[in-house]
Amino acid sequence: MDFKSLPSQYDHAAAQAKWYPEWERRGYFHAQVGAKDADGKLKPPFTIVIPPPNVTGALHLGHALNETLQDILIRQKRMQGFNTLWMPGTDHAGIATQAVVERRLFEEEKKTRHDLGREGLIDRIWKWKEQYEARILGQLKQLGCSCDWERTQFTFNEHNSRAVREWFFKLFQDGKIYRGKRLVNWDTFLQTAVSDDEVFHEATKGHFWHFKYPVINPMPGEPEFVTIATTRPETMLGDTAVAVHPDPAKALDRAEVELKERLAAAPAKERDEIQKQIDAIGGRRQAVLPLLVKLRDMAKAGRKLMLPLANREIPLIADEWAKPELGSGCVKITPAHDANDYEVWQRHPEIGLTNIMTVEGLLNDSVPEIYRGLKMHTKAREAVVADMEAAGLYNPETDREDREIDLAHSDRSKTPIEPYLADQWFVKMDELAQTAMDAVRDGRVKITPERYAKGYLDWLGEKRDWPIGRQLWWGHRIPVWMRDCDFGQELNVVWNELVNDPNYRNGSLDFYIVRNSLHGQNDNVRHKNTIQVSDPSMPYARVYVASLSDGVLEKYEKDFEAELDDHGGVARQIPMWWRSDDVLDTWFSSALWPHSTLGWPDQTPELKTFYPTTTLITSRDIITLWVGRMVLAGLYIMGEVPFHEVYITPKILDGYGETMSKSKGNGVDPLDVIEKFGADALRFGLAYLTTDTQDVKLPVDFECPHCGAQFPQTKKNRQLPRIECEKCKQPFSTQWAEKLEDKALARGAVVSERFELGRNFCNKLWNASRFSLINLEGFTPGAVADQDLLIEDRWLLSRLSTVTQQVTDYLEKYRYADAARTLYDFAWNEFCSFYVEMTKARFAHVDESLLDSNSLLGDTRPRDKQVAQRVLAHALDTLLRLLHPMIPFLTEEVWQLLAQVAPQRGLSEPGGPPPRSEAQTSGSRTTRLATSAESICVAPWPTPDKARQDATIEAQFANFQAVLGAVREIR
RNA sequence: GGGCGUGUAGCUCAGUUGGUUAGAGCGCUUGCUUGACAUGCAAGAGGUCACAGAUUCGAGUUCUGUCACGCCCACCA
Repeated sequence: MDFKSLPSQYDHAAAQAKWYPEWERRGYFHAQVGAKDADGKLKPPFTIVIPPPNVTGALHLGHALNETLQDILIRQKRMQGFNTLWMPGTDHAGIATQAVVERRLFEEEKKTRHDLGREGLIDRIWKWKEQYEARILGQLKQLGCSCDWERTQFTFNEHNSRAVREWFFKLFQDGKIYRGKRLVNWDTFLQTAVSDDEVFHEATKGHFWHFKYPVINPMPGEPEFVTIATTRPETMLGDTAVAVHPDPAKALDRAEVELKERLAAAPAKERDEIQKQIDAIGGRRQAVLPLLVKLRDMAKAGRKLMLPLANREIPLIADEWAKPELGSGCVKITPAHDANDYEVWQRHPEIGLTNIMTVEGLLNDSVPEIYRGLKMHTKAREAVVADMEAAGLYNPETDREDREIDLAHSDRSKTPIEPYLADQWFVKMDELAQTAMDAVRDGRVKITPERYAKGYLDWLGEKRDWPIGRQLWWGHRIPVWMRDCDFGQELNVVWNELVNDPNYRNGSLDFYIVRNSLHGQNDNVRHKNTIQVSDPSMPYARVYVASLSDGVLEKYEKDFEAELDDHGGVARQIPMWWRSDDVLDTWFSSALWPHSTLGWPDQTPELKTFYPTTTLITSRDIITLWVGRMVLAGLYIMGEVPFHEVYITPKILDGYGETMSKSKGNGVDPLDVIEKFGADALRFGLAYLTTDTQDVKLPVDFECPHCGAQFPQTKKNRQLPRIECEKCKQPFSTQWAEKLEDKALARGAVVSERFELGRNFCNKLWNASRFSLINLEGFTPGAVADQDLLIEDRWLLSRLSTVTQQVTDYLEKYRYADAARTLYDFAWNEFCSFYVEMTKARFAHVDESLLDSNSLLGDTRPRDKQVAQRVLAHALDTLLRLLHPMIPFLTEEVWQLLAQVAPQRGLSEPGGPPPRSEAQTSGSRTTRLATSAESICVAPWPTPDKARQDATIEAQFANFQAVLGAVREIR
């Protein structure tokens, strides 16, 4: 081939189109169980499971960063001879996906999910999923990711559904799952509970209302009213008590002590504020304390208050939740609509609890008729405030303060959250969380950078039970059937016979039954042996059947009922089984990802070979939600951690320092970047900015496809499907284009200097390669004796060895930026600017007579072209291999070209034979030359050539630019 | 309120265990169509390393405090 005809610019599109399909076709990415190396030894496994991207939308640069870092590791390890498996897949992302599809449905067709019904909506979501999954996987391929596509997984496919079921069943069986009433964050728009993580707080203007509740039959000397304060007046209809501190004097003292401690430690600017609070406590001793003491005594005496508007008697109770230093010192207790009040109720169950809200967020039938159907935080609030005023228990002039309130909103629907008491499924976290904490503490799981371990441990340390039910349609439906029954007192009998009867177990424990009292606050799902009727006078119970497969219940239903009948305890009131409508939290399935993708619950060869996986590379915001849960699930199910190391990537922020997200619309589509700069440039640029601590701001510009003008992406334009160029005023389309008319427009690229760095570097490499190829004409393979090397050869080989060592070490420690920068500097400044320049003296292009007169050049006189060719081929070869994980396409393209002119290359190998080598005799000593692998993907990772490392030469040449300058001057 | 992180050139960022004159890329200025590369080459301007104090022969780097910004968690009757 005539290398001179190679274009002077690297054609990234051509290389990508050519090599990716070829790699796939040759099966380089497919991990075989039991793969062996050339010597017949079993290759050690190296496994990464991809953090499955949500099918809510396309990937943005944040993902691209994450995937690139994984691919760099995988490619390097593949070259190092590991049996590498990179497991790809996507996440169904329950609530997020459903919310996106529902929103779209409403925007485009003005329909809600109820118009479509469960089946209809799920059908729509599947279509959405197919579309975006394809797009995501396509993006990954464009990026060059060497995933094992034959194993592509989806958290909601048939296999994973089975795994989820198995996992649920196991937890259920072990008594780790229970059903309880809990206050949840209720999204009244989506009508589902959302987890704390799906809630964001927004400061809004609100008020602080002071209401008076009348004391019933006050005795002489007692107050006629108790004053309470609230930011949510409408909840008073659900009050079941008013609390006062059991020892207000002591509580005040303690508050004062705490404030004084804080004062001592506080920075100067906060001191005034704290001092004021301390002074206020002193004032309260005079003004409020006597009243609180009196109220406390009244509480102890069992006195009652009249709850206005509802006209219910509610008790005055003593509870530490009431803070004497705040407000009036008394607090209303609304157990069903406030988390703290709920806890008060748990300490004082006798006060009862009243849920006043419907799932739509309206007042329900437990409130007086005139309030029913009013929206909680709007109409109901107005009505309550107005009526309290009318009742003379509230004066808008004196009893209302303005106040900023951090109002909780649902991240998905952007509507205010209502705390709501609902039946929920929970996983008991105490022991599970502990195992996951231990694994990190004792180093079985190592988190890098280390500081992220703290958040992980703190979060798990709270051991808060995990609410796993979501009132959604898109997701793994909870495999539990329920029925309310009346067992009389024979429950134990029924129970034992049932579980011991092989008919119901179908040879294995196919379904599992638990129950507990309908009347307890929690229906604890317990292990069979601990079941008991806690209150014999209340023999009703709800029976829960968890089943591994849908058919079981139907199959045995009749037998089961007959059996129950025989024991005298059949569901007389509600003779129906019903299945839980809830689906599981999406993290419940993601928690299984490392082993479910490898085949669990089946004991597959893959599971044996590749579990535990090696490394997890993910972003920091899911350390707790995902990483922690994978660890505990892995330990629980597999008895072993799911991965040994976790690397937390930096975050890519936009020009404003905000994280990229779909909802903000500031995500950059990697395909835009790839199209313009190439995947190699994108990958290198991303690796280059992956430093240990620092998040990275990436201001991006739009580039007009018509006139080439660039102007910044802003908050205003970043979500538009079409944009008008600021210069030529012509419109172009963006990644958000969906309408045909928009899509028809030319697509405006998104550009950033970061990618220019990568692109320029690639081009530099391409041209250095071009130079090498051109000058390797007439190359003959062969060993090079040390004495034949010129000083610059020795210097380059030394540097090459040093750089090889450094890059290998850096990648081992996830120091991608250091690896990238080392290679960048070496390739550009040392290889290109210096060594390549120096070899010109030995190739034919330079007038030798000029060089002869140059004393500085010394040994570098153009006397040995052959040695130069061999060193050059070897150095380029090594450099390509070092760069391949970051720059896969270009390196492959050059590798193949290099093989044409120098199929066998390498100097002698003092360090022993590399893989895929062959013996060759040269002179008196036997040396080995490396033969190039058929693809750089499977070429061996370079090893440092310690024998050729020479610190003295490197130091001498550290100032090589001065030398180069001198050479030029002489010429 | 608790925790973590970050302030270095116009912009985006490096700067290991303290040690010559604080670096890179982009941008800017000046000059180069020489045979790998104008996506390049050469030269140049540009920094009170957020601020204050301490330790030290010596501080961008260590310590204390202050200010600013970002993120996470908790809470706010």
